[in-house]
Amino acid sequence: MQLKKYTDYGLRILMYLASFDAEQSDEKRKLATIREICDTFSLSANHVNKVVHHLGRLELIETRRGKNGGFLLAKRPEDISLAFVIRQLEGDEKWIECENPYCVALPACELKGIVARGKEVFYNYLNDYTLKSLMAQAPQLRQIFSTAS
Amino acid sequence: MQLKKYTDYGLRILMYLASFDAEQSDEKRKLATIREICDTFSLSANHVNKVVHHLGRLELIETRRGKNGGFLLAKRPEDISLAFVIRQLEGDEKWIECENPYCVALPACELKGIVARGKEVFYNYLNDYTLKSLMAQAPQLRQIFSTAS
DNA sequence: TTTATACGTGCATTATGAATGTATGTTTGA
DNA sequence: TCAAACATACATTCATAATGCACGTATAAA
Repeated sequence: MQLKKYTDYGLRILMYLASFDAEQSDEKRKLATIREICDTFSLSANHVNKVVHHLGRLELIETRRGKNGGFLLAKRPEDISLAFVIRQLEGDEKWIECENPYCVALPACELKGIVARGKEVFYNYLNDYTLKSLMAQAPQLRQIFSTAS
Repeated sequence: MQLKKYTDYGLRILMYLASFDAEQSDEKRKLATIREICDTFSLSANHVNKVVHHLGRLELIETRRGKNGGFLLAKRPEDISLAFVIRQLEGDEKWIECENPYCVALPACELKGIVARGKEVFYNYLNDYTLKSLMAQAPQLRQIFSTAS
């Protein structure tokens, strides 16, 4: 019972992007690259590659191919819900499986409903938080990211 | 992000025990055996063995060795909290790891706290449920268990 | 007191899926 | 045209859940 590193990496990437999501106009805004993220967090380029791609498909970031390409936040941090990000990156599977292996009690079992509602309670709690919530200590984060190799 | 089958099996075992936790005195009460559980749910004896042992250590069931041995609930179903059972069987690890691989943002990151509180929100929700909650359809369960090979 | 039947325990093996790696394609600005 | 960046498919490694096996220990009944 743990979030995947994949999800964790996704959140780190978003935090990195939010850390220099300053007042600049879209045209001047710095783009981040996968290489940069990998250097900062000491992660594998290939894995980050996939997460970035996924974030792009979710339209949380805008990716640009080609020379001088990269990616940036596609929305304001306060408009990026942690519940959405985690649910999407994590996948939305059931937290308990009654059919593998099949459980004879299934037709009369209350457990699946209780656990499913528990999952929703968790995501509902997360609904109160956004990427902005993760940036409460933005100045420190900026400093950390700028000095990390 | 899913409960372990180990946890699932533990809950199934408790439901099985609760299903014939009738009005009999302790002396007369039927004991369940691992074999019986395995036959009913089509599970591996070794795995069930370990879960039963764990439930015994948690003092949720009382196990009896030797001929005519077996095990039975050590508490009333309404006194067995699902939050407790799931937390114990599942293990109480953090839902997100900041140190493996180490995240440079750690000192200034809000995420760990948010997720940790989310986990507690989940278990707090589960606090409202007990083994008895799982037995709402007890008559059907009794019938299922008695006819399952 | 012997035996059969339970659970107890440690270790080995297998299966699954996350995590990571390799290779190549595609886009785009200089 | 080239180099830099993301896109995509597939292969491989690794962690650990899941399962299997062997043997130990306790206990009731023959």
